[in-house]
Amino acid sequence: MTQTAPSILARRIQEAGLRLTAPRRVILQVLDSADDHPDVEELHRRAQAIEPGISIATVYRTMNALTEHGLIERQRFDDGRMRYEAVPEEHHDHFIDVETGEVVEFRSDEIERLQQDIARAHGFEIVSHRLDIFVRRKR
Amino acid sequence: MTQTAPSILARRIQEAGLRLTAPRRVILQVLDSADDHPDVEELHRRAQAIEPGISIATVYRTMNALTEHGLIERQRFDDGRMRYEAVPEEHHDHFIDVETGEVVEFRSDEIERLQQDIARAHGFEIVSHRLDIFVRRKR
DNA sequence: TCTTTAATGCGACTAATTCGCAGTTGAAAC
DNA sequence: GTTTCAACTGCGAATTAGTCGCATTAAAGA
Repeated sequence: MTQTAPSILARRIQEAGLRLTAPRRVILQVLDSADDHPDVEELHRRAQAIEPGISIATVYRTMNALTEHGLIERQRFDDGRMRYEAVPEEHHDHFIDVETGEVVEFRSDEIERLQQDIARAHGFEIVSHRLDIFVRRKR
Repeated sequence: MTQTAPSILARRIQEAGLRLTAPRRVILQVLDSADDHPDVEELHRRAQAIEPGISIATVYRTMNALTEHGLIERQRFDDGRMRYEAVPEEHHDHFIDVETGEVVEFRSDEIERLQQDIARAHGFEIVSHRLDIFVRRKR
């Protein structure tokens, strides 16, 4: 039987006390090989391509479980759909190309620091934040 | 007849070639006196309080028209609902109190400038951006 | 192998928003 | 002031993204 290379997430899902089922194995494989920010419909499409019969409800439930256990990160971009990405080593923000929809990650320690300063000045402590910069490629 | 003070938006809506109808007059009045970030349901509730019978579909359509003509600004917060605010004189970002849901506006020229620098370094030009900082009040 | 209970697929449901349509009404033209 | 007509309205039905209940299946520990 052609056994696919075990997903990096596979062990983490079991460590989290979740069951490693057949549909999940497929979804994890999809997530592992994704380097973009797919929405549920796209994940479902990719999972179906590997193994037809996987229900979209299962994709939703699996993504919720992964999110709740901190194994994946969920974002809602302005189109209103939930999108997912691997939990980043380090926090980052996003450039979103308004023409192509492409998402590029970046990080600025200086911006992070400024946010801390401003929040402190307002008497707040930061829980999290999110910066999306909508851009167009210069030419 | 008790005629309310004409909305600031009322003239702008006509300049934009849109009709100033009775339901719109009410909605504009609500918008003028709002200093928060209401969603459509809330706008509808407030409009109903002034003039019952206004349909929520009309609120949706009016807000879309206003947004398309740049008379109001629309944002989708993480709960998935659309929220609205007057077009700001100057761009600002948001603190969102995770405990109360309160939204506080702020602005940092330094952050704005840094964003420009980083975008330029990536070969992008900025179309717009959005920064939400989720906070908790320090005590 | 047995048992327990989480996970699955299905279809029905919900919430936010849009749309089709027939009737109404601003406001420009008479 | 009246006429005209497309823009606007209210209604309810449709759409979209996501959730849920339920009967069934299947991980995985004993």
